[in-house]
Amino acid sequence: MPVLFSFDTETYPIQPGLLAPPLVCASIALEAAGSEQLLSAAQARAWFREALRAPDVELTGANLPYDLGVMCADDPRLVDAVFAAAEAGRFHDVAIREALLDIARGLHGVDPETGRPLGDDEGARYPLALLVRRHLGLDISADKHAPDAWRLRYGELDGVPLEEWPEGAVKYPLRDARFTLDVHLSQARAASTIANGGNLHAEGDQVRAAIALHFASIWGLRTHAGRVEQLRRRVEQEWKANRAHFQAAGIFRPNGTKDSKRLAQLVTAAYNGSPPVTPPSSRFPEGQVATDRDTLLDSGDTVLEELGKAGKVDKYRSTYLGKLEAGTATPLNPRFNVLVSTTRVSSDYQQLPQRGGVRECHEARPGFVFCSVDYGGLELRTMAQRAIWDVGYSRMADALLAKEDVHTSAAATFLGESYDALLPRVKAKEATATSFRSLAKIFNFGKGGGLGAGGMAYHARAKDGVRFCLLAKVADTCGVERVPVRVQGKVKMVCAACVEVSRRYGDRWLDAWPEQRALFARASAYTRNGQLVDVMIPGADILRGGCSYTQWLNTPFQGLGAVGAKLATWRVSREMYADRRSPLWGSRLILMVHDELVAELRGDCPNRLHDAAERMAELMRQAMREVTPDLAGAIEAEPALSRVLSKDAATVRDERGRLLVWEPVAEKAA
DNA sequence: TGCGCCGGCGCC
DNA sequence: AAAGGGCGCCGGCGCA
Repeated sequence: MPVLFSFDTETYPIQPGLLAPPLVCASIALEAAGSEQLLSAAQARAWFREALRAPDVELTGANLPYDLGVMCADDPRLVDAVFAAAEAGRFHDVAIREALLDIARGLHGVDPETGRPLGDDEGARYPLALLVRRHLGLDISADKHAPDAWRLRYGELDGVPLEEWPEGAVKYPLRDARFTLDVHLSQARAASTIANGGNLHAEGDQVRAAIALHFASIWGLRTHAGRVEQLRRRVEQEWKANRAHFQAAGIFRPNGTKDSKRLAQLVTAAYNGSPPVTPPSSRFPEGQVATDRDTLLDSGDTVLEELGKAGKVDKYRSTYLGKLEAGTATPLNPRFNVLVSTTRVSSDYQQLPQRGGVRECHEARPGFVFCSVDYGGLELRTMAQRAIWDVGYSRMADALLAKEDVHTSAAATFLGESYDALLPRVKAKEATATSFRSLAKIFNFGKGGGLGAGGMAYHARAKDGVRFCLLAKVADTCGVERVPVRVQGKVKMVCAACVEVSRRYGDRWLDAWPEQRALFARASAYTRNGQLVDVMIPGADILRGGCSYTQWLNTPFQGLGAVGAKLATWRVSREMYADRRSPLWGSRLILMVHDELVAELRGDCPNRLHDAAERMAELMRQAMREVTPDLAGAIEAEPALSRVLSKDAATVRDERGRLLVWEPVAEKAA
């Protein structure tokens, strides 16, 4: 029987660029009451080393990857043993456990007491205080003065003998070690009453991914001062020009802030008193006047249309510039939430704009080269695998395995032609062939999630500027007749011909991939009359409870991709940190963006760099083949090397097939 | 003044 | 019958 300890470190405060600050003390607890112990830094080092050495010892913690990061920074010789223990499944985390339980119950992200979304306490979705309230019925967030007060001040006690510590400083870590262990045990009891054992069998995989991602956070990424400055100048200039322009219309106040109420009035007037509105909420039962870009662009009012076109610089200025500037001094530490309801990872660093120069501000450290590897068409593959498991076959899988271009395949069905007949026409860039391939691509990526005809037409127009009726050549004038369409509760006016095209080819899309027709039918049957239903995320066998129609369709293929990507994340990270024989050793993971891993690879030797990049891609392909076994022959992932982050970075090889570092075109010319 | 809600928008 | 899913961040606004 394994022996389970809770383990919690106290440290100097976290600072920008320092996510693993110096250790001050640690606390541990066993199941027996009174077993809590406070350990000095020296005692903690010794205890932790011995705990790693004992194969029957398991550790649980509240955000344990943080404590592991602290211990590894304190003594890098422990890194190998930490990764080995994680591989053996000896680490636990009460926040991850709670997320798994909640996902099974369909309660993830919701406070069951209030029914409201959970707050965000220091980035932890499940702070210990919440778990203590749920499992132990104690409110520890209320006593502001009591032990917590020491939480951020342990640096002051560094080097002070434990006997001389004030009572509060001793109590706080002992209390948390006790609570953490008690919560862990309570979760184990709760799991036995929840469907699928509360998903706890998946804890090890999630903890391993969490460790890999937290270590990536600790390493962080740097920005280039010159390029950030350039971006700042450009954005400020454009922002000032916009502000001056729209101030005249009263949309901005003299102090530079936006007058949203005034904007709503202008929109209302432009729409002759009946503007598009937002979905009803408790505070606004009638909804509010919509002011999104599409509403502005369609308003027929010159100033509002200009405002709709102007939007982006605000976001750059408020969201990115400050962070990019901070990154020139200390590494930026992205934050990762390892487990959201579909099993995907979320992060504050997954939304870098593709265009506009924000990505390009990030530069690899001296001696390192960025390596980005993303899976090609990942969710098409997981969607196909899901269909095979759920309905027994998948034409999409057949096409992918036959190395067909599946967008051309679907377009062939749209046009009533054979794939072999259409492919040469696509390659020759014949107009009808390419426009129907574009149409098919939008359906391939959107329709499987359960998007309706109106929603498809709206999203294609809003996101990609695509108008279905023009694409399919059924009308010359788009938008003359418009019909209301509900999109995420919001009423949008969309071109009637586009919706008609969407309906027609949506049905043809189901002819192209008949397994989807079967899946749609099941989704409808299961969720009739708004009934919520459980769905299994295949591969990891994680149950998501309480799903709607679209969630039932979406979750399995989105989740399956996440499961494979997390497995890859762990394996890549493990070789980087703990496998001296791997070409990846000494390189560092930087980011995970759903179907993409970004790393800083050691760049001192070209041969080694090539080997590292190829190894990273191979580990990723291998992991995904394991979770999509029937698509194993169709998994694609190729490395791209670059000095700066860029959406344009591509795989470049020399005549012998060795990887080269991609160079942006503009810099080549310079 | 602080906080929570809300709309809007970035990404996959 | 119809139904995009998943996130995180920011500014404005209204309430306490």
